[in-house]
Amino acid sequence: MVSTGERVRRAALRLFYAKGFEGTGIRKIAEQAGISVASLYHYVGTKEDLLEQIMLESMTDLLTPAQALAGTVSDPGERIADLVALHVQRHAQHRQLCRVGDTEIRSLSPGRRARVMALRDAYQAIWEEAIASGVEAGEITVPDVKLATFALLQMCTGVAHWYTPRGRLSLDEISAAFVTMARALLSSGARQDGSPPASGPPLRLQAGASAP
Amino acid sequence: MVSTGERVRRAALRLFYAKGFEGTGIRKIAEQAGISVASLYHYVGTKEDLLEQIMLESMTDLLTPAQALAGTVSDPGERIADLVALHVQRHAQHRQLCRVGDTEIRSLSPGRRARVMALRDAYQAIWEEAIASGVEAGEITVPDVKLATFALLQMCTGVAHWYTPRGRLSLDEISAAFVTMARALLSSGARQDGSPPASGPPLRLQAGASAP
Amino acid sequence: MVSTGERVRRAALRLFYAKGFEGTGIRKIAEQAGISVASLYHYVGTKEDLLEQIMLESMTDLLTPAQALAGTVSDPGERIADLVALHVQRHAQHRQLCRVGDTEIRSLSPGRRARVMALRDAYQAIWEEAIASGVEAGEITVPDVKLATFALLQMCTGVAHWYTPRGRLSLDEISAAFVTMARALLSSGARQDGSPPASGPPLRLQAGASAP
Amino acid sequence: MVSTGERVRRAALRLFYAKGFEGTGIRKIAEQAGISVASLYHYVGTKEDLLEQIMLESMTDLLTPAQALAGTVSDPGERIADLVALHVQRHAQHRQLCRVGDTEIRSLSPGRRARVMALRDAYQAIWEEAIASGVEAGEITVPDVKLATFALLQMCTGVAHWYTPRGRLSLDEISAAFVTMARALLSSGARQDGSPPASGPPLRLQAGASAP
DNA sequence: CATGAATGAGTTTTCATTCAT
DNA sequence: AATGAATGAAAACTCATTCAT
Repeated sequence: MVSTGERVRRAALRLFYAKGFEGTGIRKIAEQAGISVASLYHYVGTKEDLLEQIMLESMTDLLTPAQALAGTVSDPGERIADLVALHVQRHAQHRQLCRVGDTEIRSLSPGRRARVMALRDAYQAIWEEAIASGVEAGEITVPDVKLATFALLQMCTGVAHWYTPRGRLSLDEISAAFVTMARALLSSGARQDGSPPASGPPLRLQAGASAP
Repeated sequence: MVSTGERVRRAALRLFYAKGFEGTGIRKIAEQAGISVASLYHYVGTKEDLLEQIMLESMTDLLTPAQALAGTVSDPGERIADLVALHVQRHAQHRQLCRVGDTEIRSLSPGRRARVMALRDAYQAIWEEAIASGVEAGEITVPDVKLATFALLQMCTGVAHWYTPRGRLSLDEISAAFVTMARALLSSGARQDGSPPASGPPLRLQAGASAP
Repeated sequence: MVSTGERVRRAALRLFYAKGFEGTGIRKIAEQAGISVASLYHYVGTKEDLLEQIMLESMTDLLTPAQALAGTVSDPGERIADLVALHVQRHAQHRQLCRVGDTEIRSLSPGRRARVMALRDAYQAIWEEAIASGVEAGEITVPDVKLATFALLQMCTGVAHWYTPRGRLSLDEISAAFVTMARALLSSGARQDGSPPASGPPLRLQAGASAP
Repeated sequence: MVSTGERVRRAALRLFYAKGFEGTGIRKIAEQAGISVASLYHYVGTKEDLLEQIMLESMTDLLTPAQALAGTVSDPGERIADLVALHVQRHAQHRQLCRVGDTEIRSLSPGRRARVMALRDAYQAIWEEAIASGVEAGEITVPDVKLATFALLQMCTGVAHWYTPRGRLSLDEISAAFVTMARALLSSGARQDGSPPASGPPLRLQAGASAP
């Protein structure tokens, strides 16, 4: 059914997820794809090509629906709720792809890394903009827009760490719960010292480490 | 001033943080510690020993103050707020140690992994218990105790990804903001379907993947 | 003419014979086989695999004709004489294989060692049975069956230590001489204290040290 | 009780016996002697010094009583019987020393090897001379003096491979049995082709491989 | 006497990749 | 399309030995 190239991609994803990019050898990939090592190079360039392709897919599959959503749902509160649901559901249903996407950026060489980070930043910007709009509209109150963005993203990303389809709660329940928690968080009020919620210059992040 | 052994440990930590355990060679560690590869083995057993030692320290340095705190602060809401502040501050001030501790478990062999996970589980249990107590006391309302624990932990862990001492906000500001957001999240109310907040059997997690 | 794999095997045998297994590096093996070290691993699993393969061949090439012989020659005296001739000739003509087979067992890990020792024990059993039968038939008289077996085997094994095709005596002469000496030894009479030749429980040998 | 130096020597002997010279590390020797690696070098020069010392002792302890014996027992048959008893008893009671002495010559560098081989050759010469004298006196008949010497030596050397003090037979019984078998072998008669027993030029042995 | 510290050269094995067939 | 053969470079780790203290 599945093409050989696709079998290779899946084997690589499975292994990158389980052992990490550096911890995975191409021999193991070839073995799990059921072909010889030499044949593997018919379908893929280098090991890093494989990773980049996976990373790009990971980011795109998140960014595209997020963009669609951002262009459709006008109410900021609704928009961020939908983003949470989307993020949670993808991270639950595509654990491997999402975690590799979140984790293995450091293994990419600068050029490729930049390409992937551009997508990630675009994705993050959608979240941040939604929150910022909500704050402007008075619908959302948080101590700091950027901080809330990071907190929310990270919190939802965690789902990929522990979700299993056979758990106590259904994915719909989990998703709903995260939306509820996110909504509460986004009504946490301004900074306790009374200063207005910031939307100013970003936190200066360490290189290559924008919150996944 | 610093002992050679300590220099080795620090070099290893720095590199594991930057490149990951699998991506780090002992040659680089030795080089950064300013000794020969052979000398390195005078201070360290194996590369994995080095990792385990770091991981145990990472977990212990979090667990010990958390336990102290749990034994001291009786009010659940206060307790979880203090846990949040502790977690955020450590993850900001010991980025490297914390991120390696959160990330590299998969590189440990089963026996060592078990030892580290025991500490991690104990730490998580403290959080969960605080939240569960708050729910019982009516002080906290969340859709699900376990879910809230994971969400909160993950959200605070993220700080290690982006914090830098030269950022726009001071660590105290960040810490306070996270406490605020956490408090809001913990008042998010019960599940939307009206069912009581669960404290029942845990989510069945995938093996070795309890939320960091 | 010879396949690369075979060249590797021969180089290994030559070196194990000359320097011992522990004294031989894979670099030297690769060098003598005319390939790179990495290529060597295309043909061989580990260095120990190479040794085991050689050891098994060594034992099999002795055991198989011995079994054939045991099933054919019914007269015990004749049978043991044929065994002596076989043993001497193989140890002369395949010095390297035989000596490595006799010497390097200790370098095998337990599992592999057991496999090789099973063959060796089977071979020894053929000798012992031949002698025991001869004693029963009154054709052979020795102080002790087991002792005579060990003595005879060891005496013939020694040929591999000194035989050279350019020596004073031809292999046929040597072989005949050993048969003569063996026959004499097997008529040495019972124990001097008059007790009957033993065929009872074996000498308790030290572990892993049955006479080669 | 035992001096440190002696403890080192014994540890080395035990390990050389069990794993061979090449298979033994000085760290293991130091460890088994209960001192540090650096301290070991206070008592011993190099690892090879240790081996040579052991080898020389091994040969001397055999050669000295053999020489005494050769100067005392005039009857060739008696002399060879006593040599057999001596060889068997030493190889049983000093298994480790004897086997290392027989096995590890190849690990010595040329100069040291020559020194050890000189002793070994002297020892062998005593055997050969005893047999040759017996042949001249008509007391002994063998197909070939040299061959008989090698066969006899090798047969007795084997005792070190399997002897254990807790075996079925006492050392005295074993020794007596070997004397019996040796005597029989030494009456095996001349070569079957009727040619006179040789005492001529030696077999041309391969380098460094005179029968142990 | 004794040893912790140090190391250059060595060990076996695996790496990602290429290429002729 | 597929692969057996090949490899230089690197992996983690051990070696026997020296030396300042």
